[in-house]
Amino acid sequence: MNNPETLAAGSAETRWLSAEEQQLWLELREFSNGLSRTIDRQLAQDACLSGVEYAVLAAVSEAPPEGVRSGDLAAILSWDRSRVSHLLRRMEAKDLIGRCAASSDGRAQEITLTDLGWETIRSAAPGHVTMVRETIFDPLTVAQQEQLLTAIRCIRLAATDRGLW
Amino acid sequence: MNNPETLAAGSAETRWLSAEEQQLWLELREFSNGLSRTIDRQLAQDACLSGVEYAVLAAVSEAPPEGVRSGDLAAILSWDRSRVSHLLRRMEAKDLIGRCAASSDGRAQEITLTDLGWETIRSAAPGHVTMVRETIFDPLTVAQQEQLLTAIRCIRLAATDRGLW
DNA sequence: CTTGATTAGATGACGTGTCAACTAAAACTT
DNA sequence: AAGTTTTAGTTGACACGTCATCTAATCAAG
Repeated sequence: MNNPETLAAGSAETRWLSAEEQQLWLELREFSNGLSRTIDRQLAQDACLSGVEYAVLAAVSEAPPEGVRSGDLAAILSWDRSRVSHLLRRMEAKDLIGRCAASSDGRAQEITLTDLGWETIRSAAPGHVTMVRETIFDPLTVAQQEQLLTAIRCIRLAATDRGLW
Repeated sequence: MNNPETLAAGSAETRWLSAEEQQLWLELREFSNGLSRTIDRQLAQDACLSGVEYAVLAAVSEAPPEGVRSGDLAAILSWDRSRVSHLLRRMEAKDLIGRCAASSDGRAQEITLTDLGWETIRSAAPGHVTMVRETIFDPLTVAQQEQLLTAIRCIRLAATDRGLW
């Protein structure tokens, strides 16, 4: 991938990746891919829930009892508005969340957990947290955890500064 | 998320995440999400190409001239067989790749790049590599890059050892 | 040689994410 | 107050990933 030998006919100014850099880049992409797939599988098996559904249930469960607005949910999760909207529609159909018009703003929706939603996340959370701990934290020393956090923060900060991400 | 206060009614054995751990976990998920979104956007804008299409073009471009078999491609990319199959169908419709029956095995397909495929990845590669470098490598010191690689390898090794991932 | 198991790959259904376009309610402007 | 602009949220089209299922070719016993 990104091989200058076959691809770089004359674009001398491009700073191609070294062998070590390619290793890190490959590892990062596989990590990114595999992480979400592992999460999804664990939740699907143990709780009949997708990773994104869990994320929404968890976010709403931490909101004040009157509910969260859909847009705030999008901000909390760093998701697109329409992504939230599509998912909420599906989750409402499964009776995991409820929506009612906000009193203060005629456009807004207040999202709350249904009884089934509460029951679902209560029973899913322990297994999910255990899986996260075993997958991410147990294999690393505390120092490594700190290094990882620092590195990722550097990357994300630089990206947001450039308006990307 | 994963809040013991509201969720842990009686499951005392679960090792919930500390505040620091929650930070790392949040950062990891946003990283994983944001990385692929940033890649996809850059490629869509500059080369009218999705991230997965680029990955396939790059992998096939490094294969021997007679082509790669679809299953080998899946192994190289660590992807599902059917994921590769679906994507190849779409890419063949766009005339980015070609497939012809393998001589040795009547079931197999030899995948090659079309002229348009070669042209596409040749013109897309410099911009893509530049974006990867600016996003991932420039914000980090070399020491940080090594720490990041080590940490991710630990996580992935532990996961594959447990049959996950 | 034939039967059963394995392998390569394709396919359909479904949930999902993204983009652009849309509706309707607020907020702002004059 | 009337018209304009923002804002909240929805919708439809499309690309994508996953799972289960399917077909056809190869391989392994017998």
